Amino acid sequence: MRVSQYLLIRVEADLKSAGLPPLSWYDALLELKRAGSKGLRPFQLQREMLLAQYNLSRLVERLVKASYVERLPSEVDGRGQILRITRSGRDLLRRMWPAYEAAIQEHFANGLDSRDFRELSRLLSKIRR
Amino acid sequence: MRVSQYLLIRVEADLKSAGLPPLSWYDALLELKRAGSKGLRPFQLQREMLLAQYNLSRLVERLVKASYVERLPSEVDGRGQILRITRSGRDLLRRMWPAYEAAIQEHFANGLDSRDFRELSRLLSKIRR
DNA sequence: TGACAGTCAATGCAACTGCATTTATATCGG
DNA sequence: CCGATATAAATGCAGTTGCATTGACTGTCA
Repeated sequence: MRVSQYLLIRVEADLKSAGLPPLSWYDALLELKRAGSKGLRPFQLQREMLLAQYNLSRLVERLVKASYVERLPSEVDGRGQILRITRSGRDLLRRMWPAYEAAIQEHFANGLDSRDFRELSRLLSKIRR
Repeated sequence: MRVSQYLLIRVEADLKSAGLPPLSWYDALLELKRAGSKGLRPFQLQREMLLAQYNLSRLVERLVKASYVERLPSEVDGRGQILRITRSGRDLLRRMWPAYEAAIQEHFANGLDSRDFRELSRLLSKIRR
């Protein structure tokens, strides 16, 4: 827990000092980019991101307001909506990645070799089954 | 990051459903218990816990208000104070541990063997150098 | 000594999160 | 088809966190 907290603090600080939004924006936009033109329903995004329902709702609200994401009504479910990344959302991803990558390299990857990565990944995935 | 977030959510939920305070209270009290009768200065506790200064200040405020911690003026530094766990603070630690232990067992330890623990610990400590 | 820079801790305000509930729609059993 | 139950998403309110600043004191150095 301490290590992950440390990493999060470092990465968030690096993003902020580069004038970029928080990591959660990157996370959400990345999922939406991967979903492509079909977009994602909020509840799908929620499960990917391990966010509480109301937190996702508000994160989306901010992303929409900043016009990185657009909301479309769902054709198949009157309660629901479809979230789709916009052109400027994709642009934000591109602008954030260099800072994010550098932070990962500096704070996380530095000192681990590729065998370590595989082993760490294996162990962590044993925890969440 | 996802795994640690998942663990945190689970453990916090288990504590809450047992009617217990959040993990950060446990963490702080445990550090103070370890410090013994000499107590700790807030800035020392802050560094142990990786909390921002203002967050520690407010966490302590709550712990004092709930009388799990007492504040004493520092003899050697007029700006500072000494934090000491109270009897009921120690009691809270004892009451929280069974739920915390069970949560660790269920969500984290389950499925890892002792070789895994050593290896995971080795890898994580390589990250924070 | 006494200006000045540095450190310890608290705090006002804005943003975010947690909790409970609400609104709207869907699904299911009879 | 209807009522009951379930799911999707939003929201009011209280509590917490982030940010910037402040107040109080310490240590340094001319």
